[in-house]
Amino acid sequence: MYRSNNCGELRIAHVGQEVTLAGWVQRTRKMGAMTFVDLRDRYGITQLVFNEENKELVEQANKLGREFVIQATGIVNERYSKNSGMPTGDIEVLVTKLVVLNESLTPPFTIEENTDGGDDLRMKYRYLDLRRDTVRRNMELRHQMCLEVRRFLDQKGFLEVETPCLIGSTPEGARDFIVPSRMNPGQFYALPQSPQTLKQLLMVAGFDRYFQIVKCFRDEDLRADRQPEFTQIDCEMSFVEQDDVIGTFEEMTKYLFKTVRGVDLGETPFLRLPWAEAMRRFGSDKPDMRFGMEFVELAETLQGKADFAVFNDAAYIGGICAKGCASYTRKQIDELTNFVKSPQVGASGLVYARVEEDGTVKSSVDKFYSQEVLQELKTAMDAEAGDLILILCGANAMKVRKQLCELRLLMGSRLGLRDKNKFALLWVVDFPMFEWSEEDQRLYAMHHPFTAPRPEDADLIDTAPEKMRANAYDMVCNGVEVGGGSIRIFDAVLQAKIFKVLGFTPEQAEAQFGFLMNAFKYGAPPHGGLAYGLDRWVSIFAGLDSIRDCIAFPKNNSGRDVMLDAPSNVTPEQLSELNIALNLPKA
RNA sequence: GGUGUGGUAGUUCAGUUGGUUAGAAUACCUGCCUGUCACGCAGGGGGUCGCGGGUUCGAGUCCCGUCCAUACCGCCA
Repeated sequence: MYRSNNCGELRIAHVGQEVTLAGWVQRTRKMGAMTFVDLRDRYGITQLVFNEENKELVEQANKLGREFVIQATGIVNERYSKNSGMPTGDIEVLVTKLVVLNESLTPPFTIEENTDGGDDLRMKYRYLDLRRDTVRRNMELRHQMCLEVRRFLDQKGFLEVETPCLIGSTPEGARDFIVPSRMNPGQFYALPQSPQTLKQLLMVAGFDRYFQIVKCFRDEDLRADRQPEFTQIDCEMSFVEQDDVIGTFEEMTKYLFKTVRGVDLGETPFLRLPWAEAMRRFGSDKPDMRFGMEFVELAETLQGKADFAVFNDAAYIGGICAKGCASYTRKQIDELTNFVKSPQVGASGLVYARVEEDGTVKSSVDKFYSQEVLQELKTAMDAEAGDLILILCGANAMKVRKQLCELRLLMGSRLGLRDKNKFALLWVVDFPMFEWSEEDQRLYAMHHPFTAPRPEDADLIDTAPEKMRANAYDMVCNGVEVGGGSIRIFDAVLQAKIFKVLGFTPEQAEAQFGFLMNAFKYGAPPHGGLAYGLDRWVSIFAGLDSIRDCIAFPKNNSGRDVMLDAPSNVTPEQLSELNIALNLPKA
């Protein structure tokens, strides 16, 4: 037996007991004739004491280095001076026997809450990084999240079914990771971007309520909140309409907030915001609703009121009202201007108007507009003394809204309105079915090609498909899309029409999705579902800026695992066996 | 594919207008210290300034290229 107790559980009640602990040396403090050692494991830290009663032991202890793995036997003592900062701070273990189980090199960064290691180094030595409380707690949170998901869905009658990782490639959507097949020369599997079609086949199979906590793969560029492999909580239900799916997963969301995060979201249903309204009021299909600062359309207020071409020629003029920001200095305004004009936002300029203490409005367009018009602006913006009105405009309403959205989020952050401990959940519904691609001169499915239209829009498929709205829904939390889903098409005829709109010939549709359309000919039930992004969800619960810290072994920005040094080259023999020849550009 | 930021001691960073032997903190090593808990004190070792080229009497510093990291845009049905 290596240990009788762990390093986090000993308390004053254990005083007098002989215990054996095992763990890692966090730190040693040598005081001459006596030495203290902080011993750490998953559960906590316990102080070991070595003193003059056994000089040999003190000498042994003085040879311990950081992260040595040791086993210590001794008697639990009450401390002379207690440390209220740690759970085991009332006791210590007076060591009578010390065994070094394994030595350690000096770690390249400190294994502490606030490590001195940079991200790169932490990833290279992730197994050391995972020893840190903060990272380990994220993994524990993730575990608890999965546990509660399974508990909830099991209780609701959902069946967890594993679907394969080696499936076929479909060119729609994200790039696939592909895997060569040795036994089928020249042919490739693809890793699933999501088990979408497979779970629909499970519905045809009559599985009724399915879920899976499942890895998905997309070969696209990474971001702080995007990894090439990520985990979905993937769900599908039969004989349901939108309200049934939304109701079930709203309940699950509240359950998870309560059990995992200890937050009561209350009984009221989440807001359901139609996509068009979300775009109009917030310029985003995933608005951060922790704060207001809604867009106000100002064309009526400002156009034709002065000889100011910037506004008069604009297709869209929108403003937001930043409460209490009238005191912004010229420098601060310039910062905002530079922000909106930066390449990632792309606005051509920023118009601002301060509401002074006496109620007059002082703006950057004073030489064009009379105080009378500016007062109308103040009224339209519902602005008060001390507020700052920020206005963007342009020829493309959708683009300006997106720019204004960025500005709104920035101002929300600056005003401290995006509290990580506050949660604003909503459903965004009624997405357009299709999105026009200028580049490819064709329609693309906004969600995916299996999404059903809203029933009242179904007839538009033959006349005006671009006007169809989808029977789809996204769950948004604090400006992050945490999940999304839809009611699916279960009628082979409608599915064929959708493929046609998407520019597939019947032959192409058959080649790529024949298995699904064929299955639909054998009694497919009405069905729908949704998928949550587990990593994003855990990072919201943990208050993280990046999903990497809730993934045990994440990839870096270039899609590399710097610890494993993957991806890597393979031997010519391996390539030969797969009938693959490399065709790399000359260096 | 693009834009911004960064790369200097094991680590996190500073390094002025281009100028003597490149610094600090921390970590590490040695010694002292019986109540520490970020222990303290004294001393010590530790550098291909990412890499390549250029300008210059002289480059960590300026220029060009390149690699790596990171945030974002494109992309992510």
